Order: sequence, then C-alpha cells, then structure tokens
Amino acid sequence: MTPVSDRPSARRARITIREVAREAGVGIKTVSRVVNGEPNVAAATAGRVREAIERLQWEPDAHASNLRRTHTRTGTLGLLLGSVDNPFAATIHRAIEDVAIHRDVAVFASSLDEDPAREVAAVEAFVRRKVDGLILTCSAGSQSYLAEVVPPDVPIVFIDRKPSDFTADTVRSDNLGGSVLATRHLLAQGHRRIAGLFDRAAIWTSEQRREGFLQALDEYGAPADAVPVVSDLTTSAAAEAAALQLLASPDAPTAIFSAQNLITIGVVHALRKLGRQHDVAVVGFDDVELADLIDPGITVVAQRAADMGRTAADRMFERLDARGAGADLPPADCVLPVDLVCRGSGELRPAHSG
Amino acid sequence: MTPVSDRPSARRARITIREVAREAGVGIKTVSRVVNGEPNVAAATAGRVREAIERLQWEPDAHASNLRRTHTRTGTLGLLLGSVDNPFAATIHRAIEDVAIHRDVAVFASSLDEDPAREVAAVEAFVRRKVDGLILTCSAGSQSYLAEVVPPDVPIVFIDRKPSDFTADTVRSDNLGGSVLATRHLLAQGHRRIAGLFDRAAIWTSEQRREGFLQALDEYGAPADAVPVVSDLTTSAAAEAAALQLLASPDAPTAIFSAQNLITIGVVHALRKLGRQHDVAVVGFDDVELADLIDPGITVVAQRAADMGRTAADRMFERLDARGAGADLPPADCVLPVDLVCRGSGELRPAHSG
DNA sequence: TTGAAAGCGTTACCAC
DNA sequence: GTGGTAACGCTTTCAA
Repeated sequence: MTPVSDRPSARRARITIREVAREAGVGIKTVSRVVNGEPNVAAATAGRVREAIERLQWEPDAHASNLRRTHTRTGTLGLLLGSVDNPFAATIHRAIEDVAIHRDVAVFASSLDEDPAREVAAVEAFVRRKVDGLILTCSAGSQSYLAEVVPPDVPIVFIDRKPSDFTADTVRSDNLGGSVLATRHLLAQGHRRIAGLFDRAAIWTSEQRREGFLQALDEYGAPADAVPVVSDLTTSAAAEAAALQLLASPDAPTAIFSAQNLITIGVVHALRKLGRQHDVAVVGFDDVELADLIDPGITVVAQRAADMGRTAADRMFERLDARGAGADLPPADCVLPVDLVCRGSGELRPAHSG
Repeated sequence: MTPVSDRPSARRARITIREVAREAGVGIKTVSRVVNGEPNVAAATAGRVREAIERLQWEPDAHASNLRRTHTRTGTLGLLLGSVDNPFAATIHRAIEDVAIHRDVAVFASSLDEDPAREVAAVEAFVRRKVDGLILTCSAGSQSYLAEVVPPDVPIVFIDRKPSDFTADTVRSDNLGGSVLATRHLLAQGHRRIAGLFDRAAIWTSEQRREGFLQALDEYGAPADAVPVVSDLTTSAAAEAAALQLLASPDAPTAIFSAQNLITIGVVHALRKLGRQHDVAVVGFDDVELADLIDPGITVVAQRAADMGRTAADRMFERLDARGAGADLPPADCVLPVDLVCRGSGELRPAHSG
C-alpha cells in the first residue's frame, strides 16, 4: 500500500440524549417521547426538541435503546448460505435484501460451504448479535441444535432445503418434480441410456433430485443397469472427470442429467473436450450463466431464486409482525415451481436410436 | 404457504450475568473477569464460574457490554457493493468474509445500484448499527458526506473505485493500465477501427477505462474519427443495441473493446445475432462466467476480485489494530494488476486488413 | 483475590 | 404535558 496524504476533515463525535435535553431546555424523557413519536408532547416543545436534535446532529444509540426495550428489535436479519459468491445464493441474498430494506432491516450474510460445524458457529454468532430472525440454507446434518442455540422468540425460515430434526417455515423449489420433468424430457427425445450426476447424497436437494430422476426412469421402465448414477460430485472438475469416464465406456449414455450448477459446467467441459456437445444430450438442474450463448444452448430446469428469497423474507416479516401482535403462526412449507428452459442441449436425439 | 405441524421444542430463554454469579456463588464482577480473561481470579473460582456458565448456557449480551466499554468493537463490518448478486461483487464479498471470520467479525452487506442516495442511506444505517468499519464501492457522486456521517474512529476502506472529495484507503485494479493492455492487444492484431463501449461516464472505473482506451489508440496514432465511443451503457440490452447499430454502419468496427461485464455479454449477443462472432474481435474488461465455453472464447482483462477483497479486509483490520495500539496509519492507495486472458475472441484479425 | 457501587445511553413507570 | 428515577446487562472504579 502506498501512502497518499493526510486524513480528511475530522468527523462527528458522540453525543447523548442528555445534551439534547439540555440544549432544548427540556427533560430527558421528553426528548425520548419526541424521537419515539409518543403522545403527550406540546407541539412547541416538540419543535424545540427537534431543533436541538438537528443542531447537535444527534442520533439515538440503537443498542442502548434495545437494552431497556424488550419487544423492540435490532433491525437485523442473519442469512446463512452455501456461499455468498454462488450465483444462486447471491440472487436469493439480493431478493431478501430488497424486502428487508423496506423495513429498515440490515442483513448479515455468512457462507457455510456445506460444513455443519460452520453452520452452528454462524448461527451462534448471529444469535450473539441479537438478530431478529434467521434465514438459512442448512448444510447436511441435523438442525436439532437450533432448539438450544436459538432463543424461542427468534423466527427461523429455511430456504432451498428442508431441515432435519427441526420444524419451521421452509421455502424451497420442487426439486423432485423438476428432476422428473428433466428426465422425462430426455426420455421423450428417445433416450434410454441416461446418466445421472449428483452432488453429495447427504444434501437434501441432491437426494430429492436423485429420487426424481429414478422415479421418472421407473415410469418409463428404463432398465436399471442402463442408468449409471454418480454421486458425491462436489466440484465441476470432479463432474468433468466423471463425465469423461462415463462417455469412454462401451455402453456410454446418450444423455446426461446433471443435477446441479457446477456439475453441468463440468459436463459441458467434458463434452467439449471430446467434441461431442452436439451428440450427447444434457439437461441440468439450476440455471447456468450465459447458458444461451453456448452452442448448443444448455437446457436446464431453472429455479426461481429471486422468488424464493422474496417469499422467505416475506414469511419472516409476517412471522415477526404476528409475534408483535401476540399471535403465532403455524410452520409452513412453501414449494415453488421450477421451469424447464429448452435451449438445445436437451433436445438432441440419441445418435443411434432404436 | 401450507401449514405442516406444531412448533419445535421450546428454545432457550434469556439469562443474565447475575444468575450466573448466583449459581456460581460469586460476585457479578468475578463472572465478568472470567469471561473477559482478566487476571486476578483464583483457578478454583474461575472453574466454578465456567461450570455455572456451561450449566446455564449463558452467553454475554454483546450490546450491553459495548455500552459501557469504550474501546471495544461490535465485531461487525459494513460492506457496500454495487449489488450482492453481481459476480464480481460477490467474489469480493466472499473474500472479505473469509478474512473477517478469523476475527469473529460479522459482515453486513448492502447493494447500492449506483444510487448515491442509497449509498448515503446505507452508510447511515450501518453507522447507526455501530459497525467497526466500512468497506465500500462508492457510486457516482461525491463522498464528502462521509465526513459528517461517519464517526472519526470508524475506518473506511474504498474498494474497486476511488472516492471523490474524500481521502481514505483505496484498493482497486489498474483500470487504466488494463484498458491500455486490452486496446493494444487489439491493435497488435491489426485492428484500427476499434469501437469502445462504456458504462456511465460518472463512474470512476468507467472513466478510467475510457481514458486507457483512448490513450492506447493515441499511441498508435489511430485516427480519432475511426474510433466510435459509446458511453452510458448500463444494461446488457443497451450494449447489445449499441453494438448492433455500430456493426450496421458502413464503416463498422472490426473490433470492440467492451469495458464491463454486462456490456461484453450484450456485445456477444449482438455478434451472435449477426452470426459474426468469428469475424469481429472482442476484448472485455472484467471476466465473464463460462467465457471459455463460448465459441470463440471471450478474451478479457480479468480483475483479481478475491485479492481485492482480501487486501481491503486486511487493510481494515490493520487500521483497526493500529488504532487499538493508539497509532494511526496514513491513507494508502493500493493498485492491483489485471490479467489479460486470451481465449480467442481477442485474437481474431480484421477481415479485410489493409 | 474479590465484590459493591457507579455508570454506559436509552426507555418504562409513576408522580407532579 | 412533563420530568424524576429505576431499570436494562454489562464494565469500570475502587474499596475491602
């Protein structure tokens, strides 16, 4: 780092409600009444207080307020995601932020990298910071720890994945239905030897997608031994290697269902390396950036990520509002539809069909 | 939302230091000493206190602690970005989080959408929440407001863009040099009619890139009227339209320098629509997802986004640590190199070179 | 080595 | 209408 010059003009120092009260010539409580919009303050008095506040550039200390106040919130939400730099998660993040900002609520975000230990640590860190609520994409493993770590008045909304050993609001895509859709689409093109590439089996969505895949194949009575299934593909490099191996075998698949973002990218890389991208059909789960610029375009089952974020945030505030009114809502399970987006790769027919 | 079942087992209620003290049979202050690792506590006493804490599952209230403590931090950072779902910003976000987590610091993130009013509002919201520091990608407009809005003891580190009317640490890419590099690369392929497509001129990086572009052209003595420059392209759709128009003109450019992510995507769409992607060279600023899977691969000047985030976070903590030690660092300007990544589109030669 | 009391900046309660 | 005074959960000061 290269030094450049001196610090800018000095910035504002700290100032309390007491000084504002003195400046306005009123009691401390009257200032409090004015800033909180409480009744029983003469208009003239309120005016003087507001002037004093303006003059002194005072802003109430939220932390001190919340100390005494019980039913007041900190105006913060904790968001736990696979990783903030995953495009799917980032879209969810943005949608949640857009809902939260209308409520003057700030959002903490934390990346979990599918690590259960990190999940617990992140939840604890947010609870320590007194977030009003938690929205979380849980990693593999049990969520039973939440019962002892999260105070009963802090709502939890799960997003993208259903929790284990814990019941709460959940907002997620129709992973099973989407996978059935994708697989049927390949079957409808005449494919029978379809390979399925999946993420870690312990991840809820991964399991759902695998189930949908097998279910659709079963519908068509596709022979089970003609259906290579590879699981635990956690990187696009691993997916690429798996695809290369599958395609090198004597009874190579004529189509591939890649059940996740990174896996799809690995598969496309593999096909390209072999020059077979116009030869082997691909349908991916999760949309892929610039999928329409690739040749052939990649056919995917796209999730409504922004909808998911918005819905989860709405639900969070609904619940928070309900509690404010003394009510309590029953946990809900919201399943969002997915969309089959045909771009070419999924419409390729088997080379030697018959 | 569909109701599913009852609430999970009741979660932990609130518990204070006083109850821990009673449980351990010690004074309140002794508990405080133990949790803060202060000296002068008998090992046996400390043991009993720790047991009581464990038994009661007590966690100190950070907000209450910080009320009395003056030099202690809240353990939070405010991060202001163009948008959390922009891949470049998301990479920065993740890198910052990775540094912060080692310090037990949580990160608030906020999207600005290039809106100066939103920038001010977001900074104020974070200051109100008593963040320890602010890392920000400023939008167009002046940053002079920071002097009156941010307390003098809250460090500010600018990332990606240099601020206006304000001096503080800055971490950014060599936008000018990178643009010179990109443009020279096109010139070296024999191109002379090179179009430059840019974002809003008021954005610092955009201006820098434009300057680099023109500077490189000037070096080669390229005729100024042969250099169409389009600015204020804020969406990929706008960039696509601009490219289509340029390419339809009688003296269409043989190469395009697209000075930003979304602009590059728009340009590639336009070329594809015209079927001229193997005909017109393109070099983009900012890397593009899957740029290697497109045909031809997109040549770009890539920024080291993760490095930027890490460097900014490191600098923030350096400054925070220095202040803790009573020292003060001079503001620094850190410029990170960029990398020309050749993938094909930038190596195309002009169709009728002469 | 320990703890009682004062204080941090605000809101709640209750008298004026 | 208004303003003391206690209280929030913790740290700091200081006396024991």
